[in-house]
Amino acid sequence: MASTIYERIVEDIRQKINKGIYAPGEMIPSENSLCREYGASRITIRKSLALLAEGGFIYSVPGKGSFVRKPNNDFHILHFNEMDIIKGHVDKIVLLGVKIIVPTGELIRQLKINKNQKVVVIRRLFYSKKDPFAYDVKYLPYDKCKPIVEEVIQYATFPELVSLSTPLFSLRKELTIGAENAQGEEQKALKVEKGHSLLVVEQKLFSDEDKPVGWGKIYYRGEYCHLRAVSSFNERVVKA
Amino acid sequence: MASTIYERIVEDIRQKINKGIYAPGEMIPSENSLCREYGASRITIRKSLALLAEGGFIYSVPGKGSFVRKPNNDFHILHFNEMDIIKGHVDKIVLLGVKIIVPTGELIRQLKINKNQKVVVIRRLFYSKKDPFAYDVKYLPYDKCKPIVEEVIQYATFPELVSLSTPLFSLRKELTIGAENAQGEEQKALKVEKGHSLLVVEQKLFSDEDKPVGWGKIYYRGEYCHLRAVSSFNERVVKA
DNA sequence: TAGTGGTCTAGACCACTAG
DNA sequence: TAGTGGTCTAGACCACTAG
Repeated sequence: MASTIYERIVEDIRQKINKGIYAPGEMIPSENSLCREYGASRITIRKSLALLAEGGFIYSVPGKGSFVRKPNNDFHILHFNEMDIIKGHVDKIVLLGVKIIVPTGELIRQLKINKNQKVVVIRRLFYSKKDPFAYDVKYLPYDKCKPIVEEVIQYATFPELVSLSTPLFSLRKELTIGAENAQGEEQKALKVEKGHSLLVVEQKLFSDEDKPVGWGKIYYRGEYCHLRAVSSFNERVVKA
Repeated sequence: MASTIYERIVEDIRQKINKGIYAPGEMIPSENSLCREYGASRITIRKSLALLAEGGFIYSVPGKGSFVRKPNNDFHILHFNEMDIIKGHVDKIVLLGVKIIVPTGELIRQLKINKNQKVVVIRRLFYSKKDPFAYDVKYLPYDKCKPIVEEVIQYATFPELVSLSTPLFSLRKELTIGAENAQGEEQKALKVEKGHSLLVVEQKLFSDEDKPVGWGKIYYRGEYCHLRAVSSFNERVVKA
């Protein structure tokens, strides 16, 4: 049972939306009407409406009113972290190598750097028992002032690696998830036959000013790894 | 430039967090201190803090104070919709068939039904130009009262299919994303060689009471389809 | 006991909408 | 012009925390 006035109001309106009493696209009563209906102050009503808006149930249009949002079940929360995904069955991480290289065309494009900007390449292999099951390659613009400490690199997530130059709070990340048949360096590293199905997660990190600060791919043996996501609809209101 | 008082306060505190003036785990000044510091009322300060909390920057502990959250770059927003993903290059959807079957063991487990509960199976094939590139199978508990209209089924998303029995607002969805080598019915339907890498998205839908109301898998030819996700950190505050 | 965040009220002014 | 949501204020009481 909700213990506050605004929680009771949220629950009541949420149920009216669910039952279709307030239908998608339609206007719900004005704040002043709701004040009278629930015998609450406008601030309390507004607190309830703010929660409903956060939960994706309604939206407000100044000068007009609050409207029921059309349900959108497309949004999902994906919890991804190259260390976590394998939690429970990662036994060993091997740092295959750290190199400083002249950027390839692909790297110049991805990291938006010029030819003279050297790049750090980090290659790692994740093991479950004795089998390698994930091969990870990351590229970072090389900065002479930033020391490369192998012990740190070995166990770091991508955001942690770039955090030396960019505060974690302002980091933006883009993931691209796909499936590929194993070939080239990843096939050799993972010791799978050619064509083995791999789940590939490409990560691209941006600084506060939207400058790329890291790019990389991680290749998981398909049978070892799945990503899980849950629809985010009304997530927040349910929590409240 | 922020036009309201609370937006200016949010921006100021956000920068202090970014610069490390307010460090992760540490307490920020109390609401009353902030009232004095910014010359604003407590409600305005609280509005700012609420936005910062929504954005994941801080959290509050009653009786103690507000604290800077440790950065978490693991959360991502994934926009998934079996129709949208292929937007731009889907030319045809073929409804391969709609059948009513006695549930297999797997279906009994997934949908938490008993042996006597029949199940509707829907199979579709998505084409780009002349090539099939996605094979979709969905299972729904069969309900005699709900008519099966083929024209509706052909173009519906999974939530739309179950919306006949469950309001869309209360729907919860779980996705499991993986990579598999093509085999069996999906290999035949997609007309790819055996072992071809497929991106597989499993969808499971739950009603308000957490009862499974749909289960299915969609198999994408790896070279045709990628899922994109972006880190959700401070998404909301940036918008504001 | 002093201080903290959480809840709630009454009241004011604003820009905007729509008849 | 009447009504709407957005912003902001001053003030009150509460349960909880920590010395």
